[in-house]
Amino acid sequence: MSLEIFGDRWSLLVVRDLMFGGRRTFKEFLDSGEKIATNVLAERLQRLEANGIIERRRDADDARKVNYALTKKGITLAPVLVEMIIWGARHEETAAPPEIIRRMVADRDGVVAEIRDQWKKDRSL
Amino acid sequence: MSLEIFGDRWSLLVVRDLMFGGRRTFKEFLDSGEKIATNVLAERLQRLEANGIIERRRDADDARKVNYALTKKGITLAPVLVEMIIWGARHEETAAPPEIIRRMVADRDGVVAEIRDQWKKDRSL
DNA sequence: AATGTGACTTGCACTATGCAAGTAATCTAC
DNA sequence: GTAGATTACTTGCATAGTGCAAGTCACATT
Repeated sequence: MSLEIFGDRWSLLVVRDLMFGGRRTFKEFLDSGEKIATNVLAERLQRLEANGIIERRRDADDARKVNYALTKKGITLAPVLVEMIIWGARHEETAAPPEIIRRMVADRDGVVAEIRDQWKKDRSL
Repeated sequence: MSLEIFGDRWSLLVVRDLMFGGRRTFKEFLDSGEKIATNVLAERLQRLEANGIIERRRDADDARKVNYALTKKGITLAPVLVEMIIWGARHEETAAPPEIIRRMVADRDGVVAEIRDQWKKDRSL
């Protein structure tokens, strides 16, 4: 069940923010609401990369920046993430479930397919 | 996404062993292959109970024993677990995927429904 | 040239985990 | 009915992991 890879407090949050939250850079992950420490974030990004879930890309326009992206393997986590998000929305009181969550509940497979297509496009550039 | 509840190495394994592995007692969880420490298992069981995922039941026949069971809330984790197990089976080389995993892949919703019914029966006794 | 930014590292206190051993309440067998 | 297992935990302690503040270093901006 691969809990060696993401059996911790942060790894799946990083993947979620990458997959659904539009975050790409170290700084963007840091500002993701939950307060992950910089050293922990750095270590998680390395581990996710070592496990083939995400990949590092130096930014073409700004040499300081690094953009993270989902790998093919990472993209296949979409169904897992969707189920966890739905579960969390049902059982935690995180205010009213926002639009995307209602779409997940109504059309789980559609949302997963959309995510897959979006990232497939990214990977073919 | 509730990673405060099961964002660690062991909590989801306990739920999985309860849901799909037929484990019910402390000792059975201990002998589940992965080597969780007794103190950690005790703490995880308490936390899962505190979060309403599982419940403790003293055994009617043997006063030494405690049987753990999934609550309604715990049962709703089935889709999450199924997706994680499928993902793990695809991406880790855990020998040949056993029968249950092939059934999960072929008929995800059927397996989830089966688990739900099985536990619903348990809960109505 | 001076200041700012982005992506990390480093140091250190604190917390969680792993391991071995111990305990208390049953059961079971003789 | 008592000695020896069983079950479900606790406790103590060394080690590993985490959180926080500060620092580094390669660019970028002004």
